[in-house]
Amino acid sequence: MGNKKVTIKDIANVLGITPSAVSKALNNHPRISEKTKVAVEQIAKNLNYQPNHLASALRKGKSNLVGVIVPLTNSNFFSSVVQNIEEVLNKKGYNIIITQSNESYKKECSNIDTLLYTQVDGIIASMANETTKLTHYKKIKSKGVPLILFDRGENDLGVDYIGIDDYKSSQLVIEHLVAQKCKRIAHIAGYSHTRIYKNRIRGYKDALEKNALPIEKELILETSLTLEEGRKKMELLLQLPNRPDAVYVAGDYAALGALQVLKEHNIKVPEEIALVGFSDEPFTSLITPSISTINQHSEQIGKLAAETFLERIEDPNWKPVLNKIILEPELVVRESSDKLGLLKKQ
Amino acid sequence: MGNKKVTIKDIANVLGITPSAVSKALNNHPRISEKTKVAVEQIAKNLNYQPNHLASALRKGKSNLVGVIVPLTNSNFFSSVVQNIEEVLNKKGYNIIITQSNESYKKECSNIDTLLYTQVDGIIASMANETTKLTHYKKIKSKGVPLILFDRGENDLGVDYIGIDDYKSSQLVIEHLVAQKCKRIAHIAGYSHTRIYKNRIRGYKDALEKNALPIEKELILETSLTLEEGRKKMELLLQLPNRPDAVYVAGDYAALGALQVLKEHNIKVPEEIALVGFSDEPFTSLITPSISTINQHSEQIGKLAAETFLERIEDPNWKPVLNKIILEPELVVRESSDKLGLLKKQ
DNA sequence: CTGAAAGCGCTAACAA
DNA sequence: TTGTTAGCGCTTTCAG
Repeated sequence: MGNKKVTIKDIANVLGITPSAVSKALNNHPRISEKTKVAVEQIAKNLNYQPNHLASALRKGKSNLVGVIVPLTNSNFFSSVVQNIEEVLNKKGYNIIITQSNESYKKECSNIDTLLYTQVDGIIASMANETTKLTHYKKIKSKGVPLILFDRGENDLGVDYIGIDDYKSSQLVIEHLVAQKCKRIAHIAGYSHTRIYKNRIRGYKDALEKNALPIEKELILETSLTLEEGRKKMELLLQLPNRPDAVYVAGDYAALGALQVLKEHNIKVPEEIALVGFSDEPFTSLITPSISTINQHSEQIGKLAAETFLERIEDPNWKPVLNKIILEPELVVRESSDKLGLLKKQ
Repeated sequence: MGNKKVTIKDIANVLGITPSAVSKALNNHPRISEKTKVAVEQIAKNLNYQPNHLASALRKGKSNLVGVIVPLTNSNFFSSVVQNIEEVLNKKGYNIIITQSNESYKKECSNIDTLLYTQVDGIIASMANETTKLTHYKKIKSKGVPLILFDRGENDLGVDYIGIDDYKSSQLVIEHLVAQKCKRIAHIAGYSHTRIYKNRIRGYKDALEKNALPIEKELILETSLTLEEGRKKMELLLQLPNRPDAVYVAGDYAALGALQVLKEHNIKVPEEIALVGFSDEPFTSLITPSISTINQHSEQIGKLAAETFLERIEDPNWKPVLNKIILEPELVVRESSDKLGLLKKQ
């Protein structure tokens, strides 16, 4: 109780050996006798020794800490990615520092500064909505710290990236809605400066064309995809003289906002207007009507991001290079777009 | 590009001064000339100098890192607490390391080990559901590291605690349900080994007594309060020969599960059975019917936890001592318990 | 106002 | 198999 910090020096003194021998024993160095290893561990336990990570990290030039930057933590997608990153990295002796940008560019910059300052061995990140400049990310790269981007992170930085095929996701959604006899499909989109949202818009447009449906500018609305923004954009769509009969929303929270507005206007979903979201947040299956959406394989993304980091850090002469891992999206059909009532018939 | 790490030594060499002068200049030491301060900052910028946190932390014996342990991150309550902790601490130059226990006792132990190993200056935590033994928390205390508990953390450790008045919360709920003419009120509760849930159960029982309603064992069901558990317990309640006319659930996710079951059984909420949850998760206001619940003031809790930590760390001869900050709960009445239709009349 | 020197706790050469 | 020595990068007395 209350004794000062116990160091390897203290253990060494007790046993009459040197600190370096103790260090080796604790690190299970091969060229140290089994006898002293046992003895050292015994004393360490007795003295309630706790290694000082700071000192060893400083000495080794390696902190065994990995920084994770997410725009938000209270979304199931990001929380699940983080959980899977942690699981993989913990097994390899790494710990993670989670930071959130709150979708703010400024916060993202300061997060990166903090992480570099803390000497993390790598950074796994998904970009804030606000982010358009990439100088702060280039800083990571120029320091030789491995950078792995996921989901909102596809760009020309020339680093590892893991995400799903957003273009194809949109194709799946539109094909599905067309099969449900929808003719006028609106898109509440993310900001097109973010690559993934641009891809979703491209996929949406191309799929419309392929199905001989017209592309109308008034039906494509870019937003930050919050619940509130979903509400606003849906209100706008309802004010159109020629209303859409389906809305594809590039995020589940915004889709929820849109659904609320539809309900308030007593518009039947999916009969009058069908709705599809994006991300497969748990609530999409819990509300009435349940919302059709795209499953982004968050577990996979988390695991792959962590594994990619491990590959990079374990390769002594690794250099950053563009490397995309693109996963297949999965359309989850629920009530909000089941115009033909196929679900009920099952 | 590609140059090795820049240290204060490099800056010193450029300017022909010593590292110690550079260190002082960078730390805005009073006894250093304005001229050299400016010069040092200039060179530091030119060389793209990044201080090494590990080294300074090791030297100062202070990491300026605070560990945060939460059971889960994908709940709005915890995510909001964390966000507010971060906001307050960032302003004072601290950064936080978030870890999640996933409600697991084992994970919580390893989280604590990691944080102590990382030499955090303090730990702010809410306990896992599984946790009954407290030896791992005592370890923190015995190391002299400030420990601040919140929400699920009330106990006899003799440290700081911040939470709401759970006993009173239950009283508010029961008084409200009684006012709605409910006569048989069930309680889907948390495990009573956790103090906050025990308090909610006590409040529930006492309020029933006060209103001359019988306390029936078959109406009190302890669970882990997940959505799935909420479903199961609601099914059990519905199988009773004498069904309750109201259910008070000690967590919003479990309340949502209960609501789903009620809907599936075509039971009208609140007419046949009224429902009240706990935590004011955002989805409670988004679904139909919206769920009445208790607001726990997550922002306040986060801020107070951070501020308490700061007080402790800034006091050189502080010793851990029991100190509870208890906030007033707030009942949020929504459709799920508005039997008398008072909301609509407004 | 600045320099010299020691050391935070640990590890990794190299010696022995 | 163990000890010696030096040093990771920074801060902090104490001298000058």
